[in-house]
Amino acid sequence: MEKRATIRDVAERAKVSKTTVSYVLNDVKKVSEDTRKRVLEAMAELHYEPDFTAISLTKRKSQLIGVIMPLVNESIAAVMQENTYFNEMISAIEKVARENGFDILLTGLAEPERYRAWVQKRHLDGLLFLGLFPEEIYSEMRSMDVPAILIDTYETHTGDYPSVNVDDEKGGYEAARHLLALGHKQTAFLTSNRADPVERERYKGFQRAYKEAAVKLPPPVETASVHSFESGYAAGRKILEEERFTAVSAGSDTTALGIVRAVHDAGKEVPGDLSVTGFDDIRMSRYLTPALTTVRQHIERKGMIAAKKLVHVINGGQEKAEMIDIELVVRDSTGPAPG
Amino acid sequence: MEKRATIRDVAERAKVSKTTVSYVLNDVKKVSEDTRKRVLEAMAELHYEPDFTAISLTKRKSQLIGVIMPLVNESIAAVMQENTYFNEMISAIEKVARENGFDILLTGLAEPERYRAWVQKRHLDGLLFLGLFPEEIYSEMRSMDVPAILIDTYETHTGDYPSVNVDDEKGGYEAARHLLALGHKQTAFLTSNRADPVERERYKGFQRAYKEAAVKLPPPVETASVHSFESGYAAGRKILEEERFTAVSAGSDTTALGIVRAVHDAGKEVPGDLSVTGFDDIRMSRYLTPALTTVRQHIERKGMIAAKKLVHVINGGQEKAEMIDIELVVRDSTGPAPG
DNA sequence: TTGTAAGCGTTATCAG
DNA sequence: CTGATAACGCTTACAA
Repeated sequence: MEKRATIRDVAERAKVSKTTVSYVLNDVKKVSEDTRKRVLEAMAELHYEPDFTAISLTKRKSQLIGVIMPLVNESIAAVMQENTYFNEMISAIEKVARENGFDILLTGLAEPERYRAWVQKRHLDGLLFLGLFPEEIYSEMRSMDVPAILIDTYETHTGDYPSVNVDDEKGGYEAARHLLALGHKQTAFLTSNRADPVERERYKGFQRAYKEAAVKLPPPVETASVHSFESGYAAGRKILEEERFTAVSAGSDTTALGIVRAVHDAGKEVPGDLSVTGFDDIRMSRYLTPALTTVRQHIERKGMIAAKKLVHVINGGQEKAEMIDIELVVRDSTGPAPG
Repeated sequence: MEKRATIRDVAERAKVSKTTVSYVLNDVKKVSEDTRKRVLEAMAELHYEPDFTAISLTKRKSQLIGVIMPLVNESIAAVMQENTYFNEMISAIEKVARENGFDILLTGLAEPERYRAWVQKRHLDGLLFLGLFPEEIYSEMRSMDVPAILIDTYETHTGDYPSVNVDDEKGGYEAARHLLALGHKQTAFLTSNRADPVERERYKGFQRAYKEAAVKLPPPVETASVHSFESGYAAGRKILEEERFTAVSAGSDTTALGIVRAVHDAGKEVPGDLSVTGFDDIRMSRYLTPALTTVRQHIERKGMIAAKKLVHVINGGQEKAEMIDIELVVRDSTGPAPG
């Protein structure tokens, strides 16, 4: 194994000092066109590649972006395996990162104090938070002066980091309007945590639509999680048992899938016996049978926008919050209310 | 922002030299129990965390594992978004990596020469290849002496790196036997690339089963990709048009999903008009309607085994290839041949 | 325009 | 058992 070339090798070959090489590397100061060319040649001949690790040590920059995911059972595996929303998000982030010379590091961290350690250990240049985390984490990060962009969070909770999210209130509103137009009055709104701002906004939209239509909205139905198939399945069974609802609005497409399955397992039909709306519009949703009526989040776009903002802030720019448009996508899992 | 503590701060506080601190940090040499305790205390008080970047520079170890993914259109996004197989894989890898103090770096690289640069730039400790890549990449990596484990590849192609894969031949065989038992003689075996060893093995198994049953197997049906929904959909249409087949065997669950959808869009039924088998058993497959009959790859287990092997090799161990068992999972997308 | 030398936080070599 | 001191590969005042 030929030893890899260092800046020193390049310098010797080009008969200049390491400093000069560094200058042309960083496009800094004025290097005579002549030496510059010599250096460039030497670099090419030696297949020289700068060592990020060394650069990281001096510049305190790593070209590394940390992506922080929600954690289930000490691992990000559960959430990544269940809900492809996160995968679509991550792949979009990775794309923008790569285009800008960054690599991404995935993690889900349990204790807040580990965040500081992680950022320091790796000299992380910036952070992308997927979802809402305990407030102390944001203030920790602030105190370290590390840039961050928050995805799917409302700013009131975030210690002032810019957020990229979606108009959840509108999403809830549109879903409800659609269901109302189909004649559904007894609609179950699934919720796992009424304190979560995302869920709350969606519910607000839901209420607004029902109010406008002067229809009384039944109380929300509690569920363990809005991200898992299992909790959707359980909620589906519960809803069928109550024999009261003609429609249900889920917090994610994954949950909606669970509901659909529960309906089938009970020998009933979607949308014949129960209309179902999802949320997210993950890739899969258009492929299913019945294809899911859902609220499209533009996941990929959201991820790309957030990543671009982060890169911009890392490079010294300013960014502010952005809310991405959202829209209802009507497909086959919703139909007219029976009767 | 309080400046972070370095090894020097710890040394001063404990009234020892940096060297000594380093010793206790690395559990090396014999440090008197007394000083050791003092150092530990100082570390705790200062919330000291060793700087991976600096360590990486001296030790040429980064605690970083590179995960190399197949690339579509210069980006890993396409494959991550379409086929959740990769996500389940990655999350399993991430879990093992974290447990062993490693972070993972995702990439898909276009030109082989970039691999060397990437490994060097980041001082990567090891590599995990997902799928088959051009041979020159493996020899490049060999020449750099970087440990690697290959997933879903057969060793003949890999320049001797240990591989972790699945008994594809058996998978094809089991799927074919199941279909034969249901009376399907006209079965379409979908293939995108007859040179790919994975596809070839599966087809071999398929042939074996048909031979044993003394049934003539129709020639395979070509498709653009065995990983995308779209190509499954297209293949589904083609197969229906031919009006010859009563069953089809897809190369992934994602493709199978596309086929199912094509059947529905044609006003027909699965499995009534066409039986469909998938491959992989991704999470989603058990949730669908009809739930997919498929060959289970134990994706998570495969990922964990590969990651563990890699960690072992990185730590100086030896590893050899391993083939993981595979099994047919019969669900609702297959049924008796009509007539 | 180019070079010298110190420094980033850590480990490794070699003395004491 | 402990400590100087020189690396690791690169950047950055400061000189020349």
